Amino acid sequence: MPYSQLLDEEQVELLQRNSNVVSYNKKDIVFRQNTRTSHIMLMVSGLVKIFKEGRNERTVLLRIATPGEYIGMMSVMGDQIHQYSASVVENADICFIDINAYRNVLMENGKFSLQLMNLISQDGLFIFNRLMSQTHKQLPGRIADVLLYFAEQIYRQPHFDFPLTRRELAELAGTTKESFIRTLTEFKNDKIIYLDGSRVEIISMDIVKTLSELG
Amino acid sequence: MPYSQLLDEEQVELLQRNSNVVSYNKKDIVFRQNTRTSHIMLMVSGLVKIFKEGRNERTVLLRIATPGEYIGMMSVMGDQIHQYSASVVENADICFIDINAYRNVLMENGKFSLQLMNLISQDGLFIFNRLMSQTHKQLPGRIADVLLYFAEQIYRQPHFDFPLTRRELAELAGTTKESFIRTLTEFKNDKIIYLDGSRVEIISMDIVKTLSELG
DNA sequence: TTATTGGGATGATTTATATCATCTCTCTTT
DNA sequence: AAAGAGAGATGATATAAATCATCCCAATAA
Repeated sequence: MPYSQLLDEEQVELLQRNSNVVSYNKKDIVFRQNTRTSHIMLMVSGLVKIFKEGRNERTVLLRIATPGEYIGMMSVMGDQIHQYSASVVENADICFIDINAYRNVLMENGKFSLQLMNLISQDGLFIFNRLMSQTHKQLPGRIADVLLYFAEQIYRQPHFDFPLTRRELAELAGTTKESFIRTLTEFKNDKIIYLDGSRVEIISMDIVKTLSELG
Repeated sequence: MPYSQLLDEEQVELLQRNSNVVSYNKKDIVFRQNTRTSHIMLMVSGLVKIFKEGRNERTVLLRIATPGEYIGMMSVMGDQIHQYSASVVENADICFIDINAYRNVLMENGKFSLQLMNLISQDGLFIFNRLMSQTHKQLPGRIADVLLYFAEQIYRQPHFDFPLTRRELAELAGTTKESFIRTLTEFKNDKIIYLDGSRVEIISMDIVKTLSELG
């Protein structure tokens, strides 16, 4: 269980005594927005999507959480109300840690505490940049961002299978299913990417990056 | 100097020895994005705008910092590179605190550390919500959000003077100067607000809130 | 004083993208 | 096997908001 290098044995043991791992299947909901936070959640395996559900039916996909990442941490440390929902994209094991045990460790281990603060900040800046992309780039730039997100952050290679439907990908890009499909097809026609169903191969990484930068 | 209730005398003294207050005039730049962070910055008085400058000349105004708030904290605790810029809207005094002294206090005071974590999280959630507003509401909703922001967060009363130009207000609403003016004029014509130059009085708070909620 | 610059305001025009409407195909479900 | 249901795809149309073009006015500079 990779908690942190900064914990001593006693602290690791304390957390372990107060943790348990839960297995989830694809499409399971892990938590819903507007519910109270109950535990610290740490991804052990699988993929989970973090999203905001709008009252007027518009949902926004914020990020895909991968193993080793916390989910819902900002809400746990913020106002204790989940600000977004999480559901499973690929069968996942999630480690639930008791909040009080965790807080006790934070209180007595300053370095661990600073590390977490760094993590929360990075997380905030990341979501911040994603939303900036959605707000202030136009479609090709946003689609390019989605491609780069999978290629660089999630799979760390230029070819991969989308783990999401076109609708979900559109939610990630801040657009509609139709517009997403259209733009992706253009990329395909322009030979920027190879595309077959959910299979993607980025042919010209340079162009994708340029599109992302130009917005 | 209101650091925190959670610090003991020694810690307050340590921070005081490592702080100094700097006065700024309107339009002064406090820090520029992409520069390295140097100090913890705490607003003592005045108003400062926090904004992201886009390479393609599109700037986004994220928030207005008021006395008692930290500025740039997420970047300091994140990757040590300012992710946005700050400039003065109304003459401001800002307390600069040495990062190392501050970190030392964080390390030895768990409660203070947790408090800051809470603050950073709240800050993240706030910016997150503001950007969500910009991305997924249409103009009237976004303009309503700007009105509510000043009325509720900044001035805490339904009548106030805009401290920003129309252009800046548009950047806060994620739109253009022209569209901002037009929509605000409509609000005026519809008797939702009273408007004269920078003077604003929200006549029907209910309608403004409804507009914000409907998006 | 007369230019010049920048903010505020409005109308006309353009455009990016959402919305609407189909159609096909593949899975489920019954 | 038939009938939905949902995903992907594509064309036609609508529309919100950006862009462009002025104009006025006040403040600042020459």
